[in-house]
Amino acid sequence: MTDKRVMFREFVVRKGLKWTKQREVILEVFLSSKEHLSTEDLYLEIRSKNPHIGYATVYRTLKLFAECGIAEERDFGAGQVLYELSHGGDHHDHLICTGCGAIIEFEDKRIEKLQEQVAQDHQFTIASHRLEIFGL
Amino acid sequence: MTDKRVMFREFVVRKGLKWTKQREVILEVFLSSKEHLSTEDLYLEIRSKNPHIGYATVYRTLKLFAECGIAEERDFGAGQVLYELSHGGDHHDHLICTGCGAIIEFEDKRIEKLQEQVAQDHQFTIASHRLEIFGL
DNA sequence: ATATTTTTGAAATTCAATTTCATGGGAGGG
DNA sequence: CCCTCCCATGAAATTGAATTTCAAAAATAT
Repeated sequence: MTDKRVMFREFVVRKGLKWTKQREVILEVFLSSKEHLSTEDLYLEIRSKNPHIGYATVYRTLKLFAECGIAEERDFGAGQVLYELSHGGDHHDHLICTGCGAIIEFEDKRIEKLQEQVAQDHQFTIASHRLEIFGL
Repeated sequence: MTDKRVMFREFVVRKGLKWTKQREVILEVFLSSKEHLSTEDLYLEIRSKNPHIGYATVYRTLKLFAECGIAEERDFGAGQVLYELSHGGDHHDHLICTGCGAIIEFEDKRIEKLQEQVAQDHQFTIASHRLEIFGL
C-alpha cells in the first residue's frame, strides 16, 4: 500500500521530476480504484472530485506509473489500454467474460513452465507473455 | 488452396452478396501473401498491380474473409490488426520477436488442456483464447 | 527572491479503424 | 436488350483513442 506511494515518490525523485499535487491526487485515486481501468475511466473518476485536473496529466501520470513499475499496461484487444496495479513479482493471466466484461485473474505455474519449454524449442528468450481466455 | 476460393465464393453467394472483380483480386493476392499482414500491407500490395482498388474495399473484404472463416484477425497489441489465413481447425499461438518483428506459430496441446482446466475451476466456458510470447 | 526547469491542461495532432455518400456495376425480370 | 433494384466501390469524412504541442503556472535550485 504505502509501499507503492513510496516507490512512486522515489521514482519521481530519481528521475529528477517534481512531486506535484496532481501526481499525488492521481496516485491516490488510482490506488483506491477497481482493477483494470482505462485512462478515460481514471480521468472521469478524478474529475468528479478534482475538476481542474486534465486528461493529458492523467495520461502522462499513468505512463509514469507503468514506467516506475507500480502499474502495468494491458491491451485486451478492445481498442483501449487498461491499467492494473502490479501485484508483487508474480505474473498472472486473465479470463475475460465476453458477456459482462468481467476480468478474472489467475496464475498457473504449469502453463508458465510449458511456455518456457516451447520458447526453448525455438531458441527463444522470453521477455514477457500474455494469455487471455475469452468466454462464459 | 482452391478450397478457400470455393469457401469464400459460396459465402458471398449465401449472403446475397455479389462476386466482383475486386473481391477476386483481393482474395488472390491475400492467398499468395506472407502470413500476418495488416489492411495497409495488403492494400499496398494490391495497389502496386491494381491502382484502382481502394483502401475501403480491401478493408471490407478482409472483414468478409474473417466473417467467412478463411482468415482470422489478430491483435498483437502493436496498434494494428493483422490478418492471417486460417489453417484448418487447429488452434495455434505465437512467439513474437520484439527485435525483428518475426512471428512464429506454435501449438501445444498440453497448454490448451491446462487452460480448459483453469477455465473449469472458474465455471468458465471458453470461447477463444490468445497466447503470445514476446522475446528473443 | 530570482532563475531555471519541469508540469500542467486545453487544444491540436496523429493514426488506424470505420462510415458516409454519390456513383458505378451485376443479376434477374420483362 | 432494357429496366430496375440492390449491392459494391472508392474518395473523403468521421470516429475514437493515443500522443504531442505550447504557453502559462508551479516547483526546486541558487
